[in-house]
Order: sequence, then C-alpha cells, then structure tokens
Amino acid sequence: MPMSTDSQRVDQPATLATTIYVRLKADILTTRLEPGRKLQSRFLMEQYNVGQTPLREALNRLTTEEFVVGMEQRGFYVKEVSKEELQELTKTRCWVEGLALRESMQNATQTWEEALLVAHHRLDRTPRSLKPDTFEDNPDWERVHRAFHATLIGLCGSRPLLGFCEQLADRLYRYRMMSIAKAYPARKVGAEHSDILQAVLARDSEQAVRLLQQHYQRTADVIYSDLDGLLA
Amino acid sequence: MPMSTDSQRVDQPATLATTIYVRLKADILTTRLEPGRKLQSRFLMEQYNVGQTPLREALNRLTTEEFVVGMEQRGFYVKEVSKEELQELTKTRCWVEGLALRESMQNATQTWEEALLVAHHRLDRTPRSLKPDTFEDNPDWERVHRAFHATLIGLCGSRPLLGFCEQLADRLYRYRMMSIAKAYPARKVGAEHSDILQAVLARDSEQAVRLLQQHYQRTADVIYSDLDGLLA
DNA sequence: TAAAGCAAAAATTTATAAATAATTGTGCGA
DNA sequence: TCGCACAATTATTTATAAATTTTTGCTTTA
Repeated sequence: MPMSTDSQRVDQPATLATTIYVRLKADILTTRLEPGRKLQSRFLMEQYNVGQTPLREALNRLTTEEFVVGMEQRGFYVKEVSKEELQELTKTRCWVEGLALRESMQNATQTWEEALLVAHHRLDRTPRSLKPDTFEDNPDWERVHRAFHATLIGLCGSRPLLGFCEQLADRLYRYRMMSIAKAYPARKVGAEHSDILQAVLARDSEQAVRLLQQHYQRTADVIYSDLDGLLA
Repeated sequence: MPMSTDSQRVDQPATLATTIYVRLKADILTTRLEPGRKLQSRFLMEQYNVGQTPLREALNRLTTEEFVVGMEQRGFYVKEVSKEELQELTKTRCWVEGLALRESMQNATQTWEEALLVAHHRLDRTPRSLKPDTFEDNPDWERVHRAFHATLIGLCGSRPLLGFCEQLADRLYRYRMMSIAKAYPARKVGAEHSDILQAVLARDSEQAVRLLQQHYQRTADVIYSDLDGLLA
C-alpha cells in the first residue's frame, strides 16, 4: 500500500485529526455549526464518526485560531459573533491589507500583474450563485474570489503577514455567510474588483488601497445592518 | 517568563493540557528546547511527567501557532530558525506595530500616557542582567519590557492586531534568546526606550514610529550577525 | 408555600493505558 | 549497489478509567 509516491504528498491530510480539523473548520466557517453552539464530544463523535482523541486535537487547534472557545473542564463552544468583532476585524483587515497591497505593488513584476489579470478574469466569469434568481452559494466563486485577493497582496514579502490576512479572511467569511442570501444580488462587487484591478495595473497605489479598503468596508456595512435581525 | 497564555482559558482551574502547553511554549521560546529538535512523545512524557493525551493536545495547539511543526505520521519538531525568518518577522513587526502605534497615539488619553510613563519607569529601574558583569537573564526585565511595548500599542483599538503583535513578539523573543549573552552589555537599549517615550509624550507620531522601528531593526541586526556563527 | 441549602446521581470532560497503523532502520540476497 | 522483506521504533487511535461539573431531588427554613 505505501508507495514511494505517497511520501511526497505530505500536504495531504493523512491523519484523522487533520481530517476532522479541516471538516470542523469548514462547518464552523459556513455556520453549519452556528455561533455559540456547544461542541459536545459525544455529538461530534457520532456526527463525524471519529474517536475522542483526534476530535480533541482538532478542537485544540481550532482554539488557538479562535474559531472555537475552550472553557477549562467545561467543554468547547463555537466562537460567538458580534457587531463589535465584525467592525474590529474589518478595520484590521483594511489596515493590514492596505499595507500589504502597497508593499506588493512596490515589488510588482510582470509575472505578478499577469497572474492578477488571470485571477480577475476567472473571478469575472464565475457566477456568484448557482441559480440565477435565488441565491445558492457557488463554492467555485469563493475559491477564485479568495485567490484574487490573495494574489493582490501576495508579493508583500511577509509570510507571517499573509498568514494573518488569511486568518482575517476566514473569520470574516463566517460573517459573510450569515447574511449573504439577503444581500444577493443587490451589490455590484464585480465592478469593485475591476476598479481595483485597474488601479493596480495603472500603478496607482493610493487609489488601489483606497478602493480595496472601500470594498471591505462596504461588505461589512451590508452585513452589519443584517446582523441586527440575526442577533436579535 | 513573559509568555502569553490564552486569556480565555486562563480562568481558575488549569487542565494538564494547558499546563503542559504553557511549559512547552516557554521551553521552546527560551530555546531550552532547541530549534529543529524532534519532540518525541516518550521523551516529553518523562521530561514533563504527563500522559500522551494532554501532551498531544499541547503540541497541536503549538502547531497552529507555528512554534512546533507537525509532520503527519512522523511526529513533531521544534520550529527551525533562519535568517530569512528573522528578517521577515522584524519587517512585519515594524510595519504592524508602526501602524498600531500611530492608531494608539490617535486614541491617546491622559490615563494611557500615565500608564506608559509608569511602564517605562519600571523598565528603567529593572536591571537587564541578574549579575553586573556576566549576563544572566532577568525574567523581571522581560516582563516589564514586554509590558512597555504592549502599552505603546495598547490603544490601537484592534484586539486581533494586538494578538498578532503578541505572536510576533513571542516568535522574535526566541531569536533574541539565542544571541543575547553575546550582545550584552554592548547596546544602550535604555536610551532607545526613553527616546520613544519622549516622542510619544510630545505627540510626535512620525518620530515615535520611526524610533520604534529603528529599535526593532537594531535588535534584529545584532542577532543577525550572531546567527552566522550559531547556524554555521 | 416558596426558597435556599445540601447531597447524591448523572452527564461530561479529561487523562491513562492498551492496541493499531505507519514509518524507519537493518540485513539478506540478487 | 540496489531492492526487498522483516523487525524495531514511533505515531496515531481506540478503549477504559478518573476527575470535574451540572443536574436533580430531598430537606430545612422563613
């Protein structure tokens, strides 16, 4: 069974603990496991068909990432959401990605600009919803959307910063999931992405950063008002 | 030890997993567990007198924080150090704490300025080394030093950002530990801290940020040259 | 009668020990 | 020297036991 090619696929989740970690994280971010929910080991064990140990290891990882809150001797809970956190996360993302985009543009290469163009093109031709009228999340869109934003800041030259940005994106994704059905298809996010691309290709850092921050702020504003109903 | 523990789970009763997590983290950051070392469960179990489960949970937490690297089915290792990472971490810290300090100063209050003054005073009167001639790390100094820097950016208004800064501080602390004995007492860090304080009290953001970044960059420069010998 | 204080039981989390699965190292034979 | 099988080591998971918190129900008291 263990072929020589297997040892090279180190990034594949080979352990149960990693598998369950990935699944739990996905379920929390999509709010299939809703904010504040208690994560009882019994429930999770039958839900995901795993033993206690790998489950516990997954929960411990998620705890340091703040997707799960662990109360000593009292079990684990899905991290709560709040309007305050939404604002803090958005503000932080605007600051940090603004910084990262500026740096990235300073290190701009032709290859990078081309990669960005391609990423935007993919985003542009991927439908937001699987159905034209009612909203049904298209996982492909999420993927290419994230790829576009990751490419924007990808040349900033700091892996720690990129990791932090990714975490912010994850944490905000959950908020986006909570109110996405309502906001569709009111907003013209396509245009916003195009504008950002234009500014980057024109090498106008100030404009690009401003547009990117505006993009994040607008997203947050829509969610913010929805959250009134969702948290009441 | 100026180690940071998860504020949420530090309540009253500590589980074994948390205890061992804190101890392991401290031992990694002080390089008592040296970079690259393999963390065999057998060894750690007798070293720290705990079972496999809490140990494993601690290692899993440290993995998401990047203090430990987990190779699927092949065990855990203390994260390696490198000159590249030292530079990236320093660059990132300069960017992010520069940002945070600017924000903090914009939100400045009298209470904050007073707290900063006190923090600096404590730092000023705490000796760097326990012995006057040879260097022996004074844990009190580490504590008040970190408190001073934390106060500087404490009013930035973003808990996620503060958390990220804390992580950067932890990761750089390990590099500092590796070369600290040599650099002592060549540098006048006391003066650097005073200068930063003065600029903040004078409400000169530009100057304060520049001095803070210079402070981090100088620290990194000293370590960088030492690292040649330590990694060769 | 209602409320508060205990005590025991139930449920749940945490830890230990045993079993299973995977990887690494070694020696034999081609 | 290379490849293969086999043994030894190590990591992962399951199963079991211990410790802790929460619930429940009884008793006492105002």
